[in-house]
Amino acid sequence: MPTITLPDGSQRAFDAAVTGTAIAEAIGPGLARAALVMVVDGQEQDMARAITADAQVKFITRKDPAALELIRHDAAHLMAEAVQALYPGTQVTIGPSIENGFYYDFYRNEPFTPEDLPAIEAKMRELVARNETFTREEWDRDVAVKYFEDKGERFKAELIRDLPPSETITIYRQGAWLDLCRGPHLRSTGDIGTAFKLQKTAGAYWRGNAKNPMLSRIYGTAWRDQKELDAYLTQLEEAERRDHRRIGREMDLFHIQEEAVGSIFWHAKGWKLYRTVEEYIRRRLERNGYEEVRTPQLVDRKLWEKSGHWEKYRKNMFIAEVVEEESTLALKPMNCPCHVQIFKQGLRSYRQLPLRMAEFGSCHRYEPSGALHGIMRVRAFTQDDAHIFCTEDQIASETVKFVELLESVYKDFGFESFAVKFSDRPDERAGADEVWDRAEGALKTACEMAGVTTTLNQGEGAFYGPKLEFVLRDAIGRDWQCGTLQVDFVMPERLDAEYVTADSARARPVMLHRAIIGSFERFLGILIEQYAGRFPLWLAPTQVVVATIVSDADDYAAEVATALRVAGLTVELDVSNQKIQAKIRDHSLHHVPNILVVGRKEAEERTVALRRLGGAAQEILPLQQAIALLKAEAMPPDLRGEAKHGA
RNA sequence: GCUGUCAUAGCUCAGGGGUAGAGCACUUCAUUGGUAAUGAAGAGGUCCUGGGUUCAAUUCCCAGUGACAGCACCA
Repeated sequence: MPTITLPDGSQRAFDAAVTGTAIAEAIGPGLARAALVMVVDGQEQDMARAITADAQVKFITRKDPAALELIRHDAAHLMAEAVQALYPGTQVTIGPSIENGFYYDFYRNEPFTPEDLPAIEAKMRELVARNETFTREEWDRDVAVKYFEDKGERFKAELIRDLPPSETITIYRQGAWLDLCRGPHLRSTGDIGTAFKLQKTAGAYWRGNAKNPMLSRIYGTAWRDQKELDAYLTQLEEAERRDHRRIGREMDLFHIQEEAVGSIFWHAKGWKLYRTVEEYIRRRLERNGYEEVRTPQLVDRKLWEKSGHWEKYRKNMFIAEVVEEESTLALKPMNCPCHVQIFKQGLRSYRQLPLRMAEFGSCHRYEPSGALHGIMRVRAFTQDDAHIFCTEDQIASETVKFVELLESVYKDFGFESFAVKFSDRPDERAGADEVWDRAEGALKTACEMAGVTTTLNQGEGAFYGPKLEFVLRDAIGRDWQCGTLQVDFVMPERLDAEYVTADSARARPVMLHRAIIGSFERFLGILIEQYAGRFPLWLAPTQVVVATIVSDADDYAAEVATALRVAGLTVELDVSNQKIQAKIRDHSLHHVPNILVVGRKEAEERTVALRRLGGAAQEILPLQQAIALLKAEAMPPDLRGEAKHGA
């Protein structure tokens, strides 16, 4: 005699166990048609499942955003059936729904290629049209294992064998095809709809382990209706237009070539952008109590052996040897051991802590070739690195200060939101468990004090300590770690850093490794995509172009350009033999934020016609006024308040 | 690193066993014009590198390098 409570609080009593389908029908035919899955006491279940006890029930319809995940999950099953129908002998493995779509990993001697996709997609549409009901069955574990093994599905059999003993083995049928699945599923294949598209093929390791066989993965995207699918595909195209590699070339910011894989050739304009960011960060650090240092590029392997990097990261380091000497040097892959060397010069007092030591540290790491990506993932990079030497008691307050600074910096660059991950101890690590307990505890407390919400990234900490990762998202939806804060009790111990305490004893400082933008290379890549090349004035590599209408205005235009340069703006002069329309178009395509147009009239009246990027209107201003206006607009955000106060 | 795809002018790309094309960009000439393309002419290629097959290879085959996508990696 279950009583069902609906979201509006109303209740319905049934004489016997009742299925979701029956409840929906009892409420009304409209809901019966629309309900895809029910939620029983917070748990999603198939419509056909019977409810035996009192429960809170609601229904998920196509309008519900939760339907997306169901559609994608089912689309993955559908694709697996289609693939096995078209390519007998292909083994199935797993196929989850993911952000924006789904994938399925298959095992097959011949990997799938993009040419295979249209046939598979066509088959899927055929299966949707067939509208097969999804039916759920509970199987005995041994029966299930034997069934899949007999079919030659060794990956599936392995999955079932590895399921925890408490887990009920459920199988879903769709027509003649079946798969192991936890569910729930839509009512039938027809519910999936037709707003899906297979996108690409790729390799992926079985169970995500590089030692396992390579599977063939097919990615697809699926939506509730065609409109959503079209919008998503349009968004993908937009993302491609924003790609920093494309914009970097078009705006003449940088290039990479075969002779220096993973290193950036910064062109004048890109370097201007880089310097603007560097100068900004330098000001922020100096005003937040950091001192800047500079340490060697090439350091003897002995130091890396002491720090532990040699043992763990030897394969990822660039080594330099000299004919004249026995020594082996390594290009530094990180700055912290060098900073400890500075800390160790002379006796340090507790009065000096926290000591915040910053460096725009240029590092080299041999990254696997497949990891390289434009300027986002490179082998030679520069960090806005700093190490805070402090006492254990100071960890929390230093973390809070750091997070405040980081938030303010991200905001100045136009990032209002970012994700924070908490990475705890990895399997392979240095330091005793007791030390890790303290480090993780201190970081957790600090996060609470700073009001930071984190998601746990289990086992992903650095080998010397737990860390926070601050993640920004690029235009293509990929997440990039930029900021970081790592608590380290190990490095000071290994490299023997110490300070004199208030009672004249010796103690180990704690080191906080921290970066806000992370690597300049990566951060600039994200900035380029964030703004699609249309930077705010303070960051724009070319802030103003002075363009002439007639050659009679050339002298005046040169005078205007010089005056702007004296005011500190980055200016280009365009006196080329082109019509003004062509000049406007050219500079607009290169995302120049301001064009000052000068013709005979302006030259005579000592004015300029200011044209904003993307705007149609012009504004005629006296030269001095235009300069003052642009100069104020080009002020970096951290200096704006001061300007107002007359500083 | 692994799997797959790709590599032709500065860029975007077409082509194809018989010494290579378009558009844009570039140079020159004419044009001096008022807010997203003035016109004409010209120059520009080791068709990624090495090997093989062939009378002949940029094209077909093999290897390497690099790029791209995903996976793995990311102190």
